[in-house]
Amino acid sequence: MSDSDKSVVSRLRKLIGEGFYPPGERIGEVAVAEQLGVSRTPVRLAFRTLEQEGLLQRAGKRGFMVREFTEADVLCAVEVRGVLEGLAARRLAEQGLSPALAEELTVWIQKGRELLAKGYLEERDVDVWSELNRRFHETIVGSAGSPVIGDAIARNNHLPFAAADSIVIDSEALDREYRKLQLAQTQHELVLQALSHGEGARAEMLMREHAFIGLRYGELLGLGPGLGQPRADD
Amino acid sequence: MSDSDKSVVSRLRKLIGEGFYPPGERIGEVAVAEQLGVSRTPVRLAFRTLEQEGLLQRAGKRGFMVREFTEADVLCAVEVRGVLEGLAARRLAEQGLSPALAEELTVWIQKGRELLAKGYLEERDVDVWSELNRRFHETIVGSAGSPVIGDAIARNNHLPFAAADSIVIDSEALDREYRKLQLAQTQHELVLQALSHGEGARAEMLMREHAFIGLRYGELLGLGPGLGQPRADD
DNA sequence: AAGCTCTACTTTGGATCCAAACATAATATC
DNA sequence: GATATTATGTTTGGATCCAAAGTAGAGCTT
Repeated sequence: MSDSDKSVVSRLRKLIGEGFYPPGERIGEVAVAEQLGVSRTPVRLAFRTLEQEGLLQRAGKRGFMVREFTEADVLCAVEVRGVLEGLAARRLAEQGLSPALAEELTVWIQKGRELLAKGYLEERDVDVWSELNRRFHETIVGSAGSPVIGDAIARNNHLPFAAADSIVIDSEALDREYRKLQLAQTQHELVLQALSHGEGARAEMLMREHAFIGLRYGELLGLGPGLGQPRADD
Repeated sequence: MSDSDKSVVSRLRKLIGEGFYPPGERIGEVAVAEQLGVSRTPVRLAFRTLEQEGLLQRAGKRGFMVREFTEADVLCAVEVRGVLEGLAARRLAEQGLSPALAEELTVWIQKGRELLAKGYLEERDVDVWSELNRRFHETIVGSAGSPVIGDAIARNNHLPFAAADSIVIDSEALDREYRKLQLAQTQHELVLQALSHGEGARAEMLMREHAFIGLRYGELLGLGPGLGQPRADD
């Protein structure tokens, strides 16, 4: 994929995510091409990719429309990630956690501990957490014995809000987010514990529950509605 | 997607599945275009679709290569389908099975009963089973409250052997396949039972186990190796 | 006036052309 | 003789052209 091709897909993803192209509305190739300053060719290619990612869908006989996502869809996407990461964790527990892998996971756990040790959250901590969280999840999914699970998760993550690193939602209320990250950290540690002991079912369930942290734990901690803002990165 | 565009994706899928383009080998646009008798444009579009489906992957900086699947990948893809269909079943059980839906599922169960009632299997029964099996699964997945799960399963099903309707593998040994379908039928009935009673966890686990029927039950029934032949349909 | 049909316009799909990037091979220089 | 640089060839990506299919609108007919 050339740089600009990748860029077209990425920019379109962003624009769609931001609601620039309204959900349910038809999206034309020429309009997008002019908007992005490229010819129709890379747009046509990008549309195929975005169709497979689930952000676009066929509009009748001709062309595409922006897919609309309900709150139920978002919840479902989070659950899908939960069961898939749960599957990865269970397989990992069943095949036995190698010392090297335990080491690797402990690194990210330790980084999490250090991050939270000072008792509060700073602005720049958000990125650090996002990174270590991503690596922790990636390590588990990537070690499940086949790239198939990771692929399924990657495709699912294209849906808005579904990705694991969309946890931190409000950098204005870092004190309240702190408690959420504490919970996430504890869950990470419990997962590692279960993995180390070969407790497949427990690891699976912990991982499943962990998926909900960006969604349902807000209510619990008084952080407002369950759905946050879209993550800034892409 | 135009007819011929769809046809290019479909034909390429078939050719890749049949091993015409060897796994791990680079696949060029011009070569495929000439092979299929079209210009490069539809091939380029198809490559993007197949990349997202996971059948092709980027080969370094330039072009694509046919992805190779190990036995572990196939097993994993089956497990992925299992957890996803399990998720759908659990959600369905938790939200309560509507009378209309129970009716719908009963139709396919009943058709399965009728198919197996005569005590043996005929050649033409294979298609009938394939159809009712597909409808049974589709109905459950499609009623899970969000198309997200179905999409994830659909994407997963593009991988060879992963689809639910790749159960019937040997139309030469119909007498042995009969026992397998009997088991599948029983599992269908148990799933419906669990769904009707709102037994979410049980429905989920039954559905998960059911996913293995095309893979692991062969050994059990003395049907030879766990992996069958690719399904003929597309 | 309503419905049907024909036409004109819009939009997408396929083919081709051109440019750019990567790879390979050959030649020149150290 | 080996290495580096250049030149050529191969392949992909982007733009444009043309054709086909769909849609909408207007005009004609009943």
